[in-house]
Amino acid sequence: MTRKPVFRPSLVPIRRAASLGDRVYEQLREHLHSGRVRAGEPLREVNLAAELGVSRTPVREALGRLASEGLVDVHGRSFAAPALTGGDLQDIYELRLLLETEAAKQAARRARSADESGLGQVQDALKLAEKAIAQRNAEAFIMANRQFRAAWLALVPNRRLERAVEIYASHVRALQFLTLRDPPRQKAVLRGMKDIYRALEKRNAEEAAAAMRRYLGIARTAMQQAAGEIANEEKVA
Amino acid sequence: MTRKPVFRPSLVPIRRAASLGDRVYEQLREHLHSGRVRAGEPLREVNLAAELGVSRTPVREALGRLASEGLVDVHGRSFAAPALTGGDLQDIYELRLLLETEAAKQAARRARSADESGLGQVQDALKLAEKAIAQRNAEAFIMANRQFRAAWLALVPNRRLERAVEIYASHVRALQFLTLRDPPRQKAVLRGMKDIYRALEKRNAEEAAAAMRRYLGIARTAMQQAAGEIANEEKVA
DNA sequence: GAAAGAATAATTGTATACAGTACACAACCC
DNA sequence: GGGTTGTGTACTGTATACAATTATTCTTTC
Repeated sequence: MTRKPVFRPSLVPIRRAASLGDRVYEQLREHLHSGRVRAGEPLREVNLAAELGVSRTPVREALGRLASEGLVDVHGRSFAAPALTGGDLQDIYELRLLLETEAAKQAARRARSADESGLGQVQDALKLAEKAIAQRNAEAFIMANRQFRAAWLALVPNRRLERAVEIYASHVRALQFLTLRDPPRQKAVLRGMKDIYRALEKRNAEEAAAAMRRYLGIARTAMQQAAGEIANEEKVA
Repeated sequence: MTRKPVFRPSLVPIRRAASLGDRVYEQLREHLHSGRVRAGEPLREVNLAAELGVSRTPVREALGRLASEGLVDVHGRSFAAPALTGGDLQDIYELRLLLETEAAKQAARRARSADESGLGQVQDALKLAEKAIAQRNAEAFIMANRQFRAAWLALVPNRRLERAVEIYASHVRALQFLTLRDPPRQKAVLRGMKDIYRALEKRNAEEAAAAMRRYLGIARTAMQQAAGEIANEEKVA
C-alpha cells in the first residue's frame, strides 16, 4: 500500500463560533434527553438562563425552536418538558414506522460496502454497541444506538426525510434511559440493529424496511411498558 | 332521522390574545405564501419590524420558528425566502406522498357522513372550488383548495401526522399561485379532489390512498413545470 | 375555619441599547 | 483597469429594562 500524499493546507477555515442561541438549543436538547428532567417539569426562562450563564434572549429563542419541533410542550405562555401519554406514543410510533421504513429503503438502495465508507460508520456503531453490552455499560449502549441511527440516516438522500426521522426519534429519546437500561432488552435491540445492517449491506430495500419494522416494534413495546411504569410511579407519589 | 341533542357548554374557554410573536409568525407565513415574495429574497429583521410596526424581537422569534419548520432558508446569519430547486421539490413530494396517503387512509376510516358533520366541511370546500372555477376566480379556487385540505386533515386522528402533512404542504404553497392560476389545471385538480372526497365518503381507505396518490402526481408535475418556468425567467433576467 | 379579596411576587412579552460582524463602496496602488 | 485595502454602513446577536400578565400569599370577613 503506497502512502497517498495528503495535502495539508497551512490555514484551515476557522470554525465559526455558533451563536449562543444555537448552543443553548443544543444543551437544552441534551438536557431534556438526559433523563434527568421530569416529564411535565416547567422550563423557566430565568432559571435556565441563570444556569447557563446567558441572558433570557437566547434561551427564549432555543425554547421557541424546541417547541416548534415538538420537543417541549407549550403550557399557556410558558414551556414544560413534554409528558407523553400512551396515545402520544402510539402516534409517534405510527409516524416513525411510516418514515423510517421508507428511509431504510432509501438507505439500502444507496449503501456502499463498509470499506468504501458508506456502511463503515454503521458497522462501527454496531461494534460499539456490542462492546457496551459486553461491558454492561448502559450509557455507552445508548450512545452507540444513537450513533447507529445517525450513521444509517446519513445514507438517506432525501434530507427532509432524514430530518423528519431525526425529529420524531428524538421525541421519545428521553425514555431511552428507561428502556435501554435493561440488558435483555439491549440484546433484543442489538439483534434488530444487526438485521438492519445486514439488509443494508445486501442493498435489499424491502428487507431493510422489514427489519426496520421489526426493530420499531421492539422499541415501541419497550417504550409503552416504560410509560406505564412511569404512570404508576406518579400515582404512588 | 332524529336530531341528536348536542351538548353545548355554556362557557367556552376564551381565546387568549395571541402574542405579537404569534401574530407576526402568521402574517409572515401568509406573506411568504402570497406569491409576492421573490424566491431567495432576504428577510431583514429591521425592515419587517418596521413594516409590521413592531420591534425586532417578535419578528426574530417568528423567523426562528419559520426557519425551524423549513419555511424560510437560513443564509449564514440571516434569513431569506426559500428558493426551491428541482431536487427540493422531488424530496418534498416524496415525503408528501408518504405522509398524505397514510393520512388519507386514516381520514377515510374515520369519516362520517356529510350531515353528521364529519365530511360536511370537505363537501363545502369542494362546492366552493367548483364555484370558483365557474366564476374564473383563481384566488378563490386556491383558497377553496386549502380549505379542502384543512377539512379532510381534521379527520386524521394522529395529530403529529396532521401537523407533518400541513408543514410539507406549506413548503410548496408559494408556488400554488403559479400552478393553480391555469383553468385546465384547476379542472384536473378539482377532479382529483372529487375522487378523494368520494373515497372518504365510501370510507374506503385504500381507495382514498390511491386517489391521494393520483392527486399528488398532478400537483407534482404542475409544480415542477412552474419551477422550471421560474428558473428560465431568472436566466433571462 | 373556609371563602373572597387585596397585595405581592414571579414570570413572560416587548422594546431598545449596544457590541460585534459582514457587506458595499470608495480611494488607492501598481 | 484590475486588484487591494480602508472605511463607513447595515445588519445581526445579546443583554437588559420595563410593561403586562399570571400565580401566590396574606388578610379580612363571615
